[in-house]
Amino acid sequence: MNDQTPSGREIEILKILWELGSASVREVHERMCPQEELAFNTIQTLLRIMDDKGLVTHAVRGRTFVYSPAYSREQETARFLDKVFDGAMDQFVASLLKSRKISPRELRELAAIITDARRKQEPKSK
Amino acid sequence: MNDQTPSGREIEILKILWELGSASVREVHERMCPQEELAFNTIQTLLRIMDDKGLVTHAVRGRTFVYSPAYSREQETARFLDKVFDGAMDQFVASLLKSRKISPRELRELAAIITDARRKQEPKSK
DNA sequence: GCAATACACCTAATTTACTAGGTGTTGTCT
DNA sequence: AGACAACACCTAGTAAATTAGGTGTATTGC
Repeated sequence: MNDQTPSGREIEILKILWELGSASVREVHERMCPQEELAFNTIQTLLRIMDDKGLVTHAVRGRTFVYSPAYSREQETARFLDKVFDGAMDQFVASLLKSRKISPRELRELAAIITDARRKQEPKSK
Repeated sequence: MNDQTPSGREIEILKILWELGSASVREVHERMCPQEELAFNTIQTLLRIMDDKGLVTHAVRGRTFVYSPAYSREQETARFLDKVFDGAMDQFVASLLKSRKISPRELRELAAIITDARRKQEPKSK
């Protein structure tokens, strides 16, 4: 399982589940469609299909299904990296920086993230 | 124009065009399907649809159409960033680093890219 | 108990993606 | 000129994504 790739709508639903950890159809629907843009049944069908695909799992709470993500943001990021950049991370980040205006604060944060990762990777060098 | 989002196959074709700059149907086909995995006509149809969508443009060279990309890697990256991370670049990069094993060399390159971007952004300091 | 509610489950319609065959035109080779 | 190749253009089928209505059952409020 977990071998399917999520479609656009499915990503939207996954985002809710990533945020909430797990949620019922109703909870996903309310969070995603506060103005009733999509019918409850539409979300329910989507979640059932995603369950079939292995993108989510469900547990039963009383009479309702509680869905949890079985596909992570990291998996989606890795998939994108391979699909669009053939895994070339440096090109990817370069493209990222070109893709829109970056604030100095963001750049500082990015630098911090990288520095942190390097420190964790090589604890030998001071 | 240029308001449509490319599908999976369309990304594959765009990758060829990003690499070659521009190409005829035949060139794309040969590069993409060396073992004739897809028919020439399939690629031709895809390119026509992408032209309709505004993802590519075409010029006429003799009797053949030469297609050029009208959608960049950067646009695709930006789209992904918004779609999956609501534009939160720091989370995105953090996810990226978690998404697979990163070599020290890659990390060094990433750090260099960021440093470079920061230098360009603030030429005043030092 | 009866009505309203909240679900899961079933069904299906529409749209978009993907794939490729056929037709006709034009240019090339003999 | 006649055969052949390369190409755009047209057509169409299957598959996947997207959307939502209807049905039946269990729970809850009166």
